[in-house]
Amino acid sequence: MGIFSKTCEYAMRAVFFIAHRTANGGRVGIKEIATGINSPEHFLAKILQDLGRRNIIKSAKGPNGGFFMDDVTLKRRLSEVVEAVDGNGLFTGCGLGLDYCSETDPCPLHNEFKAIRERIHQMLENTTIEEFNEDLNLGVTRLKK
Amino acid sequence: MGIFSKTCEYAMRAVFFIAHRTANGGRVGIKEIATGINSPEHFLAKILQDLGRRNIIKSAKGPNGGFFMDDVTLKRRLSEVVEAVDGNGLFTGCGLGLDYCSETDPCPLHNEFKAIRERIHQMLENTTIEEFNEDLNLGVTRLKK
DNA sequence: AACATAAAAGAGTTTATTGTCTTTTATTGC
DNA sequence: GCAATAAAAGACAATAAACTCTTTTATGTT
Repeated sequence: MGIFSKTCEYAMRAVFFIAHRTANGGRVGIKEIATGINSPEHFLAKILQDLGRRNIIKSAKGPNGGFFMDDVTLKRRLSEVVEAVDGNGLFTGCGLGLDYCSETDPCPLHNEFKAIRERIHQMLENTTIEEFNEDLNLGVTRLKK
Repeated sequence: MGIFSKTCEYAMRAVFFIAHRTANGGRVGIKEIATGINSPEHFLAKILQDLGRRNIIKSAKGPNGGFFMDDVTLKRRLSEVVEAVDGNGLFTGCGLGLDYCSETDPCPLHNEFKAIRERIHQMLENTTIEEFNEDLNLGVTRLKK
């Protein structure tokens, strides 16, 4: 695996996709999202339900329903998405998996890992969905070939 | 999970442990390693078999047998252990899990992730088992509380 | 040669992750 | 109120990761 779980990868791509598709109002359905980011539909549905409960995305049932973002959710940071799905083990855990490892009682690689973890955290912390969306709008990047 | 798989964590701890216990000759048995690094014995056995096949550690059967390191294996880098167990997905994969993502066709977070991945790789590349062992010998660090 | 030791190999089980399918609930428009 | 729509929820199924137990093979010692 990469750095994140598959679930977390889907979550990030989906959030970006929803932001991109609904920045100017409207909603987008689960089918379109799943196709758009290349993920299994029903599995993604579960993930989005969870993100909805945590107020990272918005959703509405019924006709004209679907997923969308509002001013609050657009301001969310990528770190919040990752933490919601994968927890904070990536930011806090010991590289060697040692329970005792801490600042005062460091494992052999503690300081090296600490620097890397902080770097990852920073990157995710500094990226808001909104910001990111601008790149997508500019066509600089995309979410699927 | 943290950055590495559990299997990989055990592998790293075990390699360090073996190096530490056999730097001045001798061998160490699977039971002692498992206890010493706090891992399930038989599961660790599998991992060590694999590391042996890949010539990252050495082993000998029979009485006075066990695991050990020689001049060659002591020079191995931590990156080789990680790659043997977790593959190179951590060093090469896309952060968002996109297949197309590459240098010429980067995903939204490509450059940020690239920097982090390179950092991780560098850290693991720059750490040889031998070097590491010196820290352990100095009592600066340990593998189990 | 026989025995004891210790890793290697094989064949599982358990748990977590990932993915699928069906039913229920809420909302909108008529 | 009724039908259509779309997410929420529940109940599984498949795969992979983590872990366990037993048997086999190699090697040193007597």
